Amino acid sequence: MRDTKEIIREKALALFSERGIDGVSVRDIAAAVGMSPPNLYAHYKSKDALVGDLFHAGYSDYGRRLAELAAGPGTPGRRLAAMVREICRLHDEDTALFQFLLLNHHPALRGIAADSPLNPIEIVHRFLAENVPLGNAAVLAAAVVGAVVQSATFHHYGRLSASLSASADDLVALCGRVTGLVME
Amino acid sequence: MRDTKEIIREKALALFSERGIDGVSVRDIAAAVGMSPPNLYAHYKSKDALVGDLFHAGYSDYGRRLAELAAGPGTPGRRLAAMVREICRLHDEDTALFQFLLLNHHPALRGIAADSPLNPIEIVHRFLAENVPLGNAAVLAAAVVGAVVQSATFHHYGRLSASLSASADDLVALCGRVTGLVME
DNA sequence: TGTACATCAGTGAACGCGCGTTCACTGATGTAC
DNA sequence: TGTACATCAGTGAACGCGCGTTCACTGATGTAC
Repeated sequence: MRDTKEIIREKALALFSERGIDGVSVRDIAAAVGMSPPNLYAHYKSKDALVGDLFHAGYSDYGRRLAELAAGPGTPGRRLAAMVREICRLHDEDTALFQFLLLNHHPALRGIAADSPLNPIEIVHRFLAENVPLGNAAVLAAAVVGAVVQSATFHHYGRLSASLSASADDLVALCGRVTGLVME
Repeated sequence: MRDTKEIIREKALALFSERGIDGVSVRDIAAAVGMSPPNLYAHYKSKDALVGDLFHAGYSDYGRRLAELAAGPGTPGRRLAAMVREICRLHDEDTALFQFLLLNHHPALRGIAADSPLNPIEIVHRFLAENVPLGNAAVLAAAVVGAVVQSATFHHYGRLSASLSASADDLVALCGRVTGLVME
């Protein structure tokens, strides 16, 4: 049988991304896992600790993947394309995690995001600042990140159907036009 | 003296955009306005009604402004540029409202947004579908909306300083590259 | 002008409820002799 | 093998708290005669 802690994380993530952090009670999570509420406290010190752990772990994973691709081989264009495709893939692989990490504006997460040494937004920002001479790097980063994140939002609201990966070619082409990089 | 209802809306909006809807209690709003909590119910039927009213009114205003500009004179490029600049202006004029409308993913607002006949996202989406032959209109809309919204998020987190209007020229140029329209 | 009444924004106290969390306890499993 | 004990995931009941909301009431203002 799978690790209990892993099941808690999975169920909590699904609930949080569906109804928001404040919309999910400790009792809800326990019910989804199939245990009594107090027993959650054998695994996590508090609801906040669970939320923080999920966010920190997910954010760091995303950041690590992006940092690897940003530092990888090939032209800047090819690397940016790889980053965009990877984000689309991560979204499709675990949509609940993506939504929790990037569509969640819960005040408690703001601090965590800023603290993370592997903040994905920071990594994209730096990559563009180093590799695209054109225009303001922050606005460029907003455009690249915004295109992907907003596509995920559209996907969530049914405005974009199917998977995000199905739109990956479009997004890559679009990032090429925005940055002026040859995406190959 | 200003209309009490107007003061409630202003204070509630400021609190909601700062701490999120669930992070603000009826008592908090009443304290900010300078009245007792029960008296709020003389002006709004419930907290939900207040939230719904703020969202609906704001969303419709944004949609109306965009619809006017989308249907205005000039080339598609000029009209898109005007829309982008107007959103930047609206952001700077009332940042709390912008954040409440566009950075808020509270589940309760999803239904309201979809119902709105003047949904700003829908208007941008349709405008691009009609005026840009290039690529998938939904992804294009995600890119244009995403660039502006993510810039506002960056602004909120301090990654982009000053006003959004200060970045408007950059955003307009960027939308030109994305859509292939001549922004003039 | 004085009096009686209607109106209405506003209040203090209290309501029931669901929340996160704690506590004393259980029951199954592993281990030492 | 049998017995005594340690460990530990898990539980039912209850805690205090802040929430949205209701209720009976107040006090100032306007109006009719």
